[in-house]
Amino acid sequence: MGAGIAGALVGVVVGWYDEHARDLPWRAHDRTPWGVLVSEVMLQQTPVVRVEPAWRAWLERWPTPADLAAASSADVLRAWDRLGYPRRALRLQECARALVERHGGAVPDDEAALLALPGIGSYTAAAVRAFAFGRRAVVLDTNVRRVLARAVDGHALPAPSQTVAEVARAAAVVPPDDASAARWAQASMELGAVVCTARSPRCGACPLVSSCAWVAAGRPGDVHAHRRRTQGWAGTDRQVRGRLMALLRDAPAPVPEPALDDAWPATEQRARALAGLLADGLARELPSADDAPPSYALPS
DNA sequence: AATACGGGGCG
DNA sequence: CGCCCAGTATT
Repeated sequence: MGAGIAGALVGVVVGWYDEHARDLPWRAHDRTPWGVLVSEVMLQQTPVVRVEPAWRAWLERWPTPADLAAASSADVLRAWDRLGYPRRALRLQECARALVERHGGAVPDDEAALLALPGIGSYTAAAVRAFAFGRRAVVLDTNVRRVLARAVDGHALPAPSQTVAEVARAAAVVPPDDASAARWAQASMELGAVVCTARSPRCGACPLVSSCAWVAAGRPGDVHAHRRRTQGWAGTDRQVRGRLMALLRDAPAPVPEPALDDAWPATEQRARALAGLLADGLARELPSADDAPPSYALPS
């Protein structure tokens, strides 16, 4: 793919974005880098529609890293509610504390400094750089991966796992200057999120339809379909952990062990899930009187 | 390179 | 009921 092709791709997608961008609160003019960072962590595997109200409440309650750093973990986990993967909430608070300790309570715009923060991986570090600071970054999420897989490679979906070569190819598409790179990041993600979707892409509304390699090939099926695995849910340890977490979240006081026992019938699996929560710092065991069963609560 | 890790909603 | 969602940390 030559620079000309990449340039045309970027121009078309950015032009489309200028007309069709969703009005999301973390894109508002008065957004802060902290607000952007919070949105990105919440959006790690949680859809926009569920993040939006949680993000508003979160930023109203903890408008700065220092505010979140000073909160109790129990409050943080309750505010996280059912966004899923509650370890993210704990890491976000650890991140806030690291920002206070290492960066004077501010979000850094340096790639290495961002990557060193808890819960911030390569995607989120790049997203914060681009969206909060307007800096050049290779923002490669599931949406951008899919857009490039289709438009450039002619594949229905990207490979199950991201490869070094794929990152290099994505980097080659990113314009050299900060402002254009940041706009491409925003625009390519948006296109994947609202038009070039995984399930039923709206090719009729896509600005790339006339140049898309996948459309040109007749929209062939997913070549990786045979080796994609489905992460189970019903009856898994993760469902049990979720049950126990919901109990602890919603309880006004420490929950006695017998109450947890009622949450899941399989003793061994329940014990394994509880041990996992304790190990992850999502729950704590309270001291109890002799001969009394222990109680459990969210961490303080 | 694989796995664990929530929870909900849609086709 | 399988699949997908602005991924990260660990093995």
